Formats: sequence, structure tokens, C-alpha cells
Amino acid sequence: MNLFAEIKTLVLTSLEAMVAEGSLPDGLDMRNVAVEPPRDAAHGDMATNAAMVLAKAAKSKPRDIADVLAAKLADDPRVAEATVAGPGFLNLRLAEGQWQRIVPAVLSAGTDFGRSDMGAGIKVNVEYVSANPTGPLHVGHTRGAVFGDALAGLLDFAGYDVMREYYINDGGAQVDVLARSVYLRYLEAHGHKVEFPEGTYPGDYLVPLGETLKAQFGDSLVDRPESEWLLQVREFATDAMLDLIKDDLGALGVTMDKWFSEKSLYGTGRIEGALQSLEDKGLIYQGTLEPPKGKLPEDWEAREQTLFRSTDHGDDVDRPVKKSDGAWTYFAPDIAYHYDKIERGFDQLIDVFGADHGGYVKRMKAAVSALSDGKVPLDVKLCQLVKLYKNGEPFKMSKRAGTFITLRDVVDEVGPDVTRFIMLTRKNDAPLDFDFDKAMEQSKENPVFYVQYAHARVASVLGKAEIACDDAALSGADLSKLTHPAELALLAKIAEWPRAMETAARTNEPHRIAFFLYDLAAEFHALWNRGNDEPGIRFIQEDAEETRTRLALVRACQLVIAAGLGILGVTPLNEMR
RNA sequence: GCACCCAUAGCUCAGCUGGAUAGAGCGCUGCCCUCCGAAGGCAGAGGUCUCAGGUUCGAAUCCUGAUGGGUGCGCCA
Repeated sequence: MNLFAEIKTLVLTSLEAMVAEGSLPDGLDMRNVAVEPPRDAAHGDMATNAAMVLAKAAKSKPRDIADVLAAKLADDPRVAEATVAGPGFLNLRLAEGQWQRIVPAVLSAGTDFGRSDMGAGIKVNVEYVSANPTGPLHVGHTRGAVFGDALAGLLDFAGYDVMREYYINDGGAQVDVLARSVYLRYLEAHGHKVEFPEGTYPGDYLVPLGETLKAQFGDSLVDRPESEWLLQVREFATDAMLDLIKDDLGALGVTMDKWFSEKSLYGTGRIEGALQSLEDKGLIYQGTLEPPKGKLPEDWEAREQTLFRSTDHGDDVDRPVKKSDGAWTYFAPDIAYHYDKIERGFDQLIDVFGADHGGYVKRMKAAVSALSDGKVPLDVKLCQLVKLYKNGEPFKMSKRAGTFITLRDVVDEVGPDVTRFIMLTRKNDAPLDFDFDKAMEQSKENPVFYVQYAHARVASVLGKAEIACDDAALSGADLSKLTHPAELALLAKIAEWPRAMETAARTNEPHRIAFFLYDLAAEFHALWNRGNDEPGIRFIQEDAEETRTRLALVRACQLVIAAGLGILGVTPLNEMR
């Protein structure tokens, strides 16, 4: 149940009635009509901008429309009062008992309350993390992983058909570098003294791989030319790295539906096929790019290359799909991969990238636009950097000094739930400060704690009550007793959940869920504490019926918190410690 | 040089795709435990929403320009 949506429907039907009787012209665009919570509670329960939005097209004054609409709305039993205010705002006060209806709706739906059919089963592919399988995931990947996973959960809750996908960059030169690095560790395992030249990965995490390789191959690969061992070492190494990545993601609670290998595109004609599709549209040509203005690469020389005419689809310059030696650029398999997603029938694509990939957004959108003839929208979400702090001091990362922080380090330190929530306390395109000490702090300053604390407090009260307080029993409560402003404020916040969730889903911004939960928790804590001064609104009362009423309210609040945390992939706590 | 992102209270940040007197946390001031968890709550002070134009009934939000910061810019993915 969505009270805001109900009243919006009422507003729309009232407007249609006005059209029918001639007080409004036909064919008005109603899409911008909104029913929202008012900024100031003194204005009433809900407000609509209908009169102001329609005034221009209807060629009348906002207040004139508002007066007629107000009269119509006030006829509905759910509306107690409709008043025109300011430039033409219509403030609605709901009839007694309207907000209260939300409680039994929550109690019967449980943590599914707020689920929406907004997505209408639209097939969405969310690609995230997609790190090279050359080493452990670091903090930046962690943010992308949490963001992508929460976004996927959000869209699922909003009624979309979601696929969570990881693109394994195992086709490029960097996996050869990995193979060589592991080979060096393998030699080391045989007692050779090795050095790690420029262009290899010296990280300790490859030491065990060298050992394992030794166990598998003995000394059969020692002193052999690269051509004899590269392929098998590469496969061994990427498999091992992938297992590591899967383990790390698992520790964070991230499970992918599909792992898509870049390598699987090679040698199968799939890259050629995707590019052929572009060529058929006349978007591939041989040409020479202008050198970039400003700082010119030292070894710049004009070369003719195979180019994709991405400028036809909104890009700034055309992009090469083949290197000068004839090999594919990294962009070519990317095109093929997105072509594959389109062919798998997704209606919408979402890519989650690090902010350092911002330069690829336009060309990727151009490719998807071209390949799908503009039918499949691609939304690219960029995640900004994460800055680590310890005791309020910036935490410098250095591979050499061994202070390189991995996803696993973070999860081991603060746990997956705290990691996930903190990562969502900023908009994706804003930099994020992650303070290890603050993350574990039990105070209001820590939003994870604050929200969990509200959930735990409800659990505590429910445990303390001496009446039956399962959801079925609670849904029989007499809710007309909920009349205190603080109670109504909490009710209104709970009622806002479906709306808040849909806004978050529409904008692909899961951080809004985290902020909503914080606000909801704040309303709850305020109500709780008001009980100190006003014993009459404490949750546990002498009278069993009074108690049941209050417990129904706070249980509904708890369920919404649990639902929101569920979307974010955070486990609600029943007890703080 | 070009593209994208960002600029909101002393600090860190929200702001529901254009709405009413711009919100929260921290910090600051003053209150509230005989009371379901004070790990909290209430109240107050604090703003030319970087600047300048424009669009309109109405702009922190949209457009143009400027300033300041971030990220990128063929043969790395």
C-alpha cells in the first residue's frame, strides 16, 4: 500500500472530472503532477503541485484551478481538509485514521512491504566490479561492489528483473603480465633468486601461487621458454585470482548471477560479429585521428586505424577499435560484450565503473546506442574514490610498505554489514571518507549504528512486552489510539517508504535508501525518548490493548528498517553489543 | 586545449529530476535519566546554496559564461 500513490490517483481522477465538466481543457500533460510530503508538517499531511503545474497549459491562474480541485478532493472521505496556500499549493489534511492504515499493511506484508511493480518485469543488467583478475580487490572495488549490489537489490525490490554480472577482463596483455609474475614466484619456489622487473606484479599474494604451481608441475617448467608455459600458467593464474575475487566478494555478501569472460569472445567470431553489425550501419571506417590538443604524447604520429564513428551517437571523437598492429583495442571486446548483453534481451543496461573510467562513458553509450538502434538505454554510474582514515588521520596506502588495503582487509576489520552501509552513506559520484574507528563507533555519529540501534530497540521492547506480539496478534490492534504528533510523524515516515524506495530506484541511487533509513530511525528514537516526558505514549502500558497498539506501530517501523537494510544487503540486528 | 563529475552552515554531507521559511550529523550554547536501552532526546545560534547573466508564476535544482577542485584524453584495460 502506498498512501501517496492513492492520493495521487485521487488527484488525477479529480482533474479528469474537471476536464469532463469543462473547468479544465482536454489534453493536459499530467506527468508532472506530484503528491508529496510537505516540507513543513504544519502545512498538513500531503501537498500537491497540480494547480501550478497545469496553470500555464490550462491558461488559468493556479489559485483558480486549486480552488475547484480543493473542493473536489475534500469530497473524498479520505481527505479531511484541502486548502490552497502560497502560489497555488494544495495542502491536504487526511481524515483521521488514514495514516494508521499503513500499520496493518506493513504487518501483513512484512519485509516485502513497499515492493513495487514499477519495474514491470523489465530486464535490467547490472554490471559491476569487473576488476582484472590479476590481484585481490582493493577498497575502490569494494565501493563499486557494494554500490552495484545494492542497486541490483533495489531494482529487484522495485519490480525489475535483475541480472548481476561481472565482466572478467582476462583477454588483454595484463593477464600475460600476471602469468609472468606467477612464473617468477614459481622459480622462486624452486629456490631461484628472482627479481621483479618493471611491468610485473611483485605482490606477495602471488607467492602461494608459485608454490601451488610447483606442486602441480614440479620442475617441468623451469628453464623453459615462455612460449611453452605461458598459456597454462596464465590459465592457472587467472583461475586462481578469480577464485580469490569470488571469495572476497562472498565475504562481502556479493554473489553474481553471471561471470562473463572477455577471453570467451576471442576466436569465436563474436567480436567480429559485433563490429560487423556496426559496419552494416556504416559506422566503421578507416581513418586518422587528430592528435589530442594540449599535452601531446611524445611518440605521437598520425596513423590510419579502424575507427568506430561514435560521434554519430553523441561521442566527441571517433574511437579506434584496432591497434596499429592490427590487434583489437580493449574497446572492441567491450563492444562485443555489450552487444552480447543486448542480444540476450536486456531492456536496460547499467555499468558501474570507477571514476577513473569516466572518459569511457560516452563511447560506451555510443556503442550501445548504435548496436541497439537507440532502443536499449545504458546508464553508467561512476563511483568516486574512497579515502581511508584511521583515528581521523588519513591512511596512506602503499604497495611497497605493505599498507595496501584490500576488500578483505576492510571486511575483516569491520564486517560486511558495516562496510556495506558506510559505503552507501555518500552519493556514488561524491568522494567517500571511510574511517575505520568511526565505522565501529557506537554513537549517533555512526549511521550504521544509529539505524541498527533503532531496529534492536524494537526487538528489545517486543521481548519485554508481556502480551502476544506476533504480527498476526499485532495487526488486530486498535490503531485509532495513535494520535500523538510524534506517533503520527513516525507513521507518516513509514508511509513514505514505498515512495522513497521508488525514487531511489528511478534514479539508480541506492544511497537514498540509507538516508531514508537514518531519517526513519531518527523519528523512532524521537518517539522513544518522548516517552520519558510523556509516559502516556510509552510503548509498554498497563493496559494490554494500549500496549498492542504501540507495539504494532514500532513493529511496523522495525519491518521497514529490515526491508531497507535488506535491499542494501545489511543484516538487521536484534541486539547491539 | 577538450570532455565528464563536483562546488550548499565553521567541518563532513543530504536535498525526493522546478516548488512554500534550504535540511541532517559533528562542533558550539542551554536543557532532559525515580522513566520501555541517555549507545539517546529537546531547544538555540550558525546560509548572498562559489560568482555573473538567462529561462518562468517560482531556480540550490534547468541553460550560458566565469572561477576553483577532481578524473580522463590513439597503439593500457
